[in-house]
Amino acid sequence: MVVRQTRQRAEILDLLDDVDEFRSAQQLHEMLRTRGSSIGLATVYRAVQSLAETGEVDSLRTAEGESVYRRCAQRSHHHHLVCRSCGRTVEIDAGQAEAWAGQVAAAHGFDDVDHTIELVGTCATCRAAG
Amino acid sequence: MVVRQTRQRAEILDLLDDVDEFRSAQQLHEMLRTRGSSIGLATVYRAVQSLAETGEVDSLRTAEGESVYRRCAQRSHHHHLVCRSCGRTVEIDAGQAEAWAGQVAAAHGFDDVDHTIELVGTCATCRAAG
DNA sequence: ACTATGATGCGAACGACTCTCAGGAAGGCG
DNA sequence: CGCCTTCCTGAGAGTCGTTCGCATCATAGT
Repeated sequence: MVVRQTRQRAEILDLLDDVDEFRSAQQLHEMLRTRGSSIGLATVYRAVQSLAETGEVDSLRTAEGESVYRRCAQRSHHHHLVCRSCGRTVEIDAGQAEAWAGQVAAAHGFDDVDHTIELVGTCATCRAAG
Repeated sequence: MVVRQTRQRAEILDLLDDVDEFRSAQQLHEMLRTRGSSIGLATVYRAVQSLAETGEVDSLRTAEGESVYRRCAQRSHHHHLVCRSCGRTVEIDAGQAEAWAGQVAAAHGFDDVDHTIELVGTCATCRAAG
C-alpha cells in the first residue's frame, strides 16, 4: 500500500475543493479547526506535502517564503497569474516562455533546466474597487 | 542622510565582489568572520536587505526558502540561470519572456504585473564532471 | 570637537516547518 | 468478523532562518 485513505486527507481535499486561492498549511489548518475538525497542524503539513509530491495539489512559495497550496483544474504542468490583492488565480499555459527558457539554457550549455515562472498582478475587479 | 557609509557595509560589498555565486546572509557572515571580521549576523541581514532594496545587490529565494544575494554585473533588470550543482550563475535578459508575461496578464485583465522567472539547470562543466 | 541620529552587536523572540513518540486506525489476512 | 502489521495522527518540543529590542557606537553635518 502506498498512501492510506484517511479522514484527515479527505478533509483537506474537500476543503481545497471549496477554496480557489492558494492557501498555506497554517491557513488550511485554521479553516479546518473552525469547521470543527480536530486535525493537527503537523498532519496538515504532512498531507499537503505528499499531495504536492503526487501532483494532486499545486504548491508555490510566496514572496515571504511561505509555501501555499491550491487544487488546480489542470493536472498537467502550468503556471499561475495571481491577483496580489484578492488572490484570484488564473491557470496559464507558458509554452512560449518555456521554449524561450530552453533556448537560453541550451545557448549557455545548461542541461536539465527547471524553471520558475509566476506572475503577480492586480485583477480588473480589484483595480476597479481601488 | 539616508544610508550611512560604515565599515561593515564596505566589508560586505567587498566580499560580494569576490564571490560569483548567490550566497545567504549566514554564509556571508561566516565568510566575514573567517576573514577576521567582527561583524554581527543581524548586521549582515540588515545590510544585505537594504542593499537589495536599493538594487546594489540582487536577491532571490532558493527552493528551500532561504534568501540569497549576489552582486550582479548588470545593474538593470535581468534574470538568472543558475547551476544547481556548482552555483555558477549566468545573467540573462528575459525580454521575450517578459513580453509574453505582459500579453498574458493583459489578456486576463491584470495590471501592474510582476514576474518571477528563474532558471536552474546543470552547467556543461558539472555535467562533464558527472 | 560636538551632537544628532542612523548603525551595530548581542541575545531573545518569532514564525514556518519538522521531528519524536505514544496511541490510533487503515486495510490485508485468516 | 476479529487480528495484526504498518502507516498515520496529534501534541509538544526542537530546528532554522530571520527579525526585534536595546544599550552602545560611530558617521557626517555644524
